[in-house]
Amino acid sequence: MLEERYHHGDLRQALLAIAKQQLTSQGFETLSLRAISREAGVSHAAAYRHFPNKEALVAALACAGFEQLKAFVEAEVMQHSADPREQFFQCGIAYVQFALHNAPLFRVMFGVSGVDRLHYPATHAAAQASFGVLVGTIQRGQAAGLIGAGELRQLAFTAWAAVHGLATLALQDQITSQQGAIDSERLVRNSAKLLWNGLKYGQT
Amino acid sequence: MLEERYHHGDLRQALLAIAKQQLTSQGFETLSLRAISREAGVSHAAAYRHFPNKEALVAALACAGFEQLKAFVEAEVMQHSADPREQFFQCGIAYVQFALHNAPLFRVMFGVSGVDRLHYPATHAAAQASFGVLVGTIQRGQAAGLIGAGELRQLAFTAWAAVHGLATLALQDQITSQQGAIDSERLVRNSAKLLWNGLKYGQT
DNA sequence: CCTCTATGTTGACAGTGGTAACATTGCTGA
DNA sequence: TCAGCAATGTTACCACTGTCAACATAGAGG
Repeated sequence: MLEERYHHGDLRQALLAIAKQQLTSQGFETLSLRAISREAGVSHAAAYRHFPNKEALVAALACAGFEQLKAFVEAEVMQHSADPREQFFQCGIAYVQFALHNAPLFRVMFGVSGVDRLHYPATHAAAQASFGVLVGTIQRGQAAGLIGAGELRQLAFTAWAAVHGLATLALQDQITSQQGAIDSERLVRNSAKLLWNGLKYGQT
Repeated sequence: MLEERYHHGDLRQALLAIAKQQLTSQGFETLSLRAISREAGVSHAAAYRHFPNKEALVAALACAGFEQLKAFVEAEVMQHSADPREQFFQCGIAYVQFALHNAPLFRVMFGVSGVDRLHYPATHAAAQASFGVLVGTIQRGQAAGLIGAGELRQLAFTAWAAVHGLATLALQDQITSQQGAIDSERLVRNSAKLLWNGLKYGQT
C-alpha cells in the first residue's frame, strides 16, 4: 500500500507518464504542467525540480516518442527480413501507422510545440536514430543490388520526406478517402512504388 | 491625419495584419490576442467582435497563408509554361521556398495550432485551392503525354506529400546540408526526378 | 548525531483567453 | 430630422497558466 510520502521516488518518470497520457487523451494544446502535477498528486512547482521548464518536459516526451517510433518500425521491418523491397515498403507503412495511431505524440515530435530540437541533444539523437532504421533498410537494398547507387543519406532523406509528408497530411484530414477511413497501407504503397521505380532506374 | 476614433473602421483586417506581422517576427507560441489588440490600439476584448476566439483568428491567418501560397506557386509555375516537366519541378521548388521563407506562417497553416481545418470552411477551401495548382500541373503533363495515366488526384497527392515532407523536415533543421544552408532547389529536384521517373514508367 | 543536498511545498506575480455589463457610434426607417 | 437599434469598443472580472523565490522536509554521508 502506497502511503503518502514527501518524496515521490521517481517523480520524473511519473510526470512523463502522466504527460503522455494526458497528451493522447486531450491533445497538446491543453497540456499543462499544473494539471500533470495535480494528477501526480504533487504540488504545481515540483516539476521544476526535474525539468527546467515546460518546453523541456515536452522535449523529453518527444524523445520518448522517437524511441517508440524506432522500436515500432524496426519490429515491423524485421517481419520481412527476406525481401528488401518489402522491407522498404514496410518502413513507410509502419511510419504512417504510428503517426495515425499516436497522432498527438507524433505532432509533438514534429514541431507542434515549436521546440528547437537542436537545443535538446537527447531528443535530437533519438530522432536521428529512428531515421537510421530507414537508412539501414535502403542500405540493405543497395547491398542486394536491388537499388541503384546514389548518395545513401540523400536517398533515405527523400524517402523519409515522402512518407513523412503522407503522415502529416493524413493527420490533418487533408486526405479523406471516399470510404471515410484512411487506408494508410494503400497510400504508402502507391507512393513507395513510385520511389522504388525511380531508385531502380537511377536518379539521373 | 488619423484621429482617435471610437470605431476603428476595419479592425478585422488590421488585427489580421498585425497578427501576421507578430507571427513572423516572434513565432506562433508567443502570439497573443492581447498583444495584437494592444498593437492595434484597441482594448483586448475588441477582437471578440470579429473572431469568436483565438483559434478562429489563427484559422483566418492560415486561410490567408494558403491564398498567398497558391498565388506564389502559380506565379512561379507560369514562368515555365512551355515545359510540363519543368512546371512540375517548379511547383515543388516554389512550395519549399515558400515554406522556408514564411516558416511560422507555414507552420500555422499545417497544424501547429491544432486547428481542425474542417471546422473552418474558408480555410479548408483555400487549402484545397492551393492543392489545385499541383493537380493542374500534373494534368497538363498527362495531356502532353509526358506522364503515364493513373488516378490524377492520387498522383497529385503523392507528389504533394513528397514535397510537403521535404518542406516540413527542412523547417525543423532535421536536414542540415554540409554547407549549412539548405539548397532547397537541389533538394526538390532530387526528389522530383525520382517521382517523375516513377510516373513515367507507370505505377505498377 | 549533524549537516548538506535533493526534493517537494507555499505563495506570489505577470500574463493569457474568455465573458458579461456597459458605452459609444452610425445607419435606417418613420 | 431624429429616435432607436444593431454593430462595435471598453471596462472589469474570472479561472487558469508558467515561472520564481522562500521555505520545509527527508534522506544520505561524514
